[in-house]
Amino acid sequence: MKECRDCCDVQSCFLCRLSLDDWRLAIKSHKKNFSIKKGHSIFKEGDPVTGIYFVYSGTIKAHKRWDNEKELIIRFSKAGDVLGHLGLGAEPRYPVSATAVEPSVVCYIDLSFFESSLKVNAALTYKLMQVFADELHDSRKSMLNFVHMSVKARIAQAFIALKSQFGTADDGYIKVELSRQDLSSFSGTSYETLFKVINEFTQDGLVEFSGRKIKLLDEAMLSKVISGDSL
Amino acid sequence: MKECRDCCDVQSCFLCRLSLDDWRLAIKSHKKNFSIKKGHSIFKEGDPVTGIYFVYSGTIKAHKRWDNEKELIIRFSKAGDVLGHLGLGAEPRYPVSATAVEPSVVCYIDLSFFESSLKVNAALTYKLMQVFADELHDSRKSMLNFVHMSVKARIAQAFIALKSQFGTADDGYIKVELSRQDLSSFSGTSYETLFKVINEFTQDGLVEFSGRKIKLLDEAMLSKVISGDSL
DNA sequence: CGAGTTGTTGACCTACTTCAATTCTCGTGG
DNA sequence: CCACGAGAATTGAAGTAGGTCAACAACTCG
Repeated sequence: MKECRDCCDVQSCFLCRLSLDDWRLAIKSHKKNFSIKKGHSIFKEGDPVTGIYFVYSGTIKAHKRWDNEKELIIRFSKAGDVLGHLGLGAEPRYPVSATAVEPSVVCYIDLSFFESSLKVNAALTYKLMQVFADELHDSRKSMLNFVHMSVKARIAQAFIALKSQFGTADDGYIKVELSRQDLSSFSGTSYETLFKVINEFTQDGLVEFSGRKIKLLDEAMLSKVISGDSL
Repeated sequence: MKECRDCCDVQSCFLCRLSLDDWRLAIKSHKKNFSIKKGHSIFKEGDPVTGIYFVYSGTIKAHKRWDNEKELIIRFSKAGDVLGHLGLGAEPRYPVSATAVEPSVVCYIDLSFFESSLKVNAALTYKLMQVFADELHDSRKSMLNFVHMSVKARIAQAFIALKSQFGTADDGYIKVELSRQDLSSFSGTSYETLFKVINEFTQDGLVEFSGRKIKLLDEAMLSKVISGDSL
């Protein structure tokens, strides 16, 4: 994997994948880099949209609050992902908050510059549109999951999704560390219920926990849980 | 509202809103119109993507099957909307089915032509990207709803969404006719539960039913149901 | 060493789903 | 024209998943 230091210094980032040399050079003078400490927010839901972000390193959660102390984690973004692109729609405010779950660095491009780039650069717009299409696809899949799947299945699903997004290290653990709070928000269930299910899974030898790290031991069985074949 | 017969004969359709005269003329020779009978499908989930559709008249539901006899209705499309644009993402198969709930006419453009149009025409791509952004926004909102809202609130929400999408006729009824089955699939609940809630609503004077037609009598109260202030 | 936060568990309770039974609607054929 | 059956509408009753709450353990920090 070759590094690309033209736009945002990240290996294989969204922009680099585009191979749009002219644009990558153009943004060099426009982008600003920000470091985000763990637990700090890049923007909060309701904030006016001022620009768009690209994740350089770390992990960001996109989440929506509900009922003052409940939240749903919509998705995680890692190095190479776009962030805040929903601001490009009709709504001039971010619909979600973005908070770092690990120390992160993002690069920022103000909206007016980005929009004018889009209007000129069809290939960039096309690529971004594909990102949207894929995200919409994911979003709808999880919509269905939330409606029809049991909590147990949703949690199994969450584990598999995490593994496929973040991959595993040599020791077999998924390369991301999340609090139980975050795990429960991500699978759309209560803190306590998550616990009970995790216990069940560990006892049945499906997953293994070491602190905040997760290892999947029996993915076939997890898939069975998802499709409901495990009663 | 002026008619636009250049592209697909529909008043104020997606393409016309673009004001892309060159493209509208270009597609005249490429588009094909199809009439869809009520209950018939335009495409089914899993079908390979061959093109993109624009709704000319009628109402189409986009829905996903689950567990052989359960479905979730993702959204309704009416005259002027795009359909099947998710096919533009990485996935080469439609993730949802599209079925007419009222007799409909759609116009079809094959994918290769549409894609090459997109690559050339930045304004078209940009507009389509905005459609995606808005849809993604909606999708996430309803994701949150499905996770955290009670069934009662979800049904109230569904009614309000239908009114805002389809508007009301002079007699006050929402300009769309859906079966109870479809209503329950749209609000992600069981047929029977929908009933009980509808009864409750009618008795409390929040909505009125006449066959398949719906009239909202007390929207303020419905909103209260949604936010949970009505216990 | 106590006070506060964060993890862990058990018991309860309610909002739904599911199932079953009954009634209603309507098309079809005798 | 009516009887009949199939499918939808309607309602009630039962069972349960999982959210909530409250108690307790364990770990952190002054």
